[in-house]
Amino acid sequence: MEKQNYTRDNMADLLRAHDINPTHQRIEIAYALFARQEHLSADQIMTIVNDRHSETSKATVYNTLNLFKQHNLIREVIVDPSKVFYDPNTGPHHHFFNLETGELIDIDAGDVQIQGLPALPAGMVTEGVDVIVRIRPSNA
Amino acid sequence: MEKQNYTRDNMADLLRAHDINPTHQRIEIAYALFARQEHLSADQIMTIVNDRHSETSKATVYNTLNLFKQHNLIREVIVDPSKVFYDPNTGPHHHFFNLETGELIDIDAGDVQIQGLPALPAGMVTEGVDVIVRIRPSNA
DNA sequence: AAATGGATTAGACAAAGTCCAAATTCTAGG
DNA sequence: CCTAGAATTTGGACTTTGTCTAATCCATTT
Ligand SMILES: [Mn+2]
Ligand SMILES: [Mn+2]
Ligand SMILES: [Zn+2]
Ligand SMILES: [Zn+2]
Repeated sequence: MEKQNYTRDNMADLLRAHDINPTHQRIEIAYALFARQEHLSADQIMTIVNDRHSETSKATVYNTLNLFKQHNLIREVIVDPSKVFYDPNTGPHHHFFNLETGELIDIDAGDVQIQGLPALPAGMVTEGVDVIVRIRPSNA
Repeated sequence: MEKQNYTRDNMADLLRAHDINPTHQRIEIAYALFARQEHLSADQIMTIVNDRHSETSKATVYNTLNLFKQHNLIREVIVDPSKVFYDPNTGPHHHFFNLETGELIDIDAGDVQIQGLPALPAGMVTEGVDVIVRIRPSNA
C-alpha cells in the first residue's frame, strides 16, 4: 500500500524501528519476506537466503523468525498441518488458502464483518480472529 | 444434541454407516473421540486407547484417523503449529482457541454470519470457511 | 588491542507423522 | 472345520519441522 521500495538498506531501518539490531542475516531474512510480500515457510526462507551466496544456518533462520514475530514485525499463519507460514503483513487480515497448491492470498479485514459470535467464556479476552477460506479449483 | 449414547456397540454401527469396517482398534478410537466429544491430538488418542489394556500401535492410530477423515466421520482442526486436533463434530462450526491451555471450544456456525468477503479467484470454489477466535485469560 | 556482550553456528536432539514389509486377523468357500 | 486370499495391524526405520546448547564469531567500546 504505502511504501513499496524494499531494499536491503531500508530493511535495516525497518529492523531498527522495531528495536531489532540489524545484522547481515536478519537483513537478508527480512528482505526475503518483505521484498516478495509472500507467505513463506522457514524452509523456503532458508533456501532463498542461502541461494545466492551467503550462508545462514537453520538455527539463525528460526531464531530470527521468532524474534521478528515477538517484535511484531511479522506474524505466523497456521493453516498447513505440516509447517508454519511467515507473513510480512501484520495488519488485520484474513486468508484464502488454496488447498491444491498451498498458496495463501490475503483478504483485507477492513471489508469483512463477522456477526453472531457467542460471548467469550468468563474471564477471557480476544487476542484475534482468524478467518481461513479454504478454496480449490472448481474443475477438480 | 440428538443422540448422546455413545457406547462401543453403536460405534460399530456408526462405522458401518460410514462404510468403515469396524475393527477392535477402530471402535476404540471412535469411542475415544465420540464418547468425550472433545478435540484430541493423535497422541492423546493413542494414550486413551492404550490406557486400559489393549494395544494399538501408532501406525494404526494415524491410519485410522486418516481413514475416518476420508469418510467424513471426523474432521481435522489446524490451529496449533505443532499438532493436529481431531474433531468428532463434522457439522459446520468454528472454534474458540484458548492460547493458554490449548483447549478448543466449538462455536455453532448457524448463528455466525460473515460478510464482505471478496470474490473468489477465478475458477475456484469454496471448500469451507474456518473461523478461529484466539482467546486468553484477561488477567494475563 | 583487549574485553565484552550479542549473534551465529553445527550438530545433537525431540516430536509429529509417514512408510513398509512382515505378521496377524478376518472372511468366504469348499 | 479348514484354508486361501484379502484386509488390517504392527514394529521400527525414516522424514520433516523445529528446538537446544555449547562453542565460536563479531561488533562496539574502552
Ligand atoms: Mn505435522
Ligand atoms: Mn511443527
Ligand atoms: Zn497474510
Ligand atoms: Zn470442533
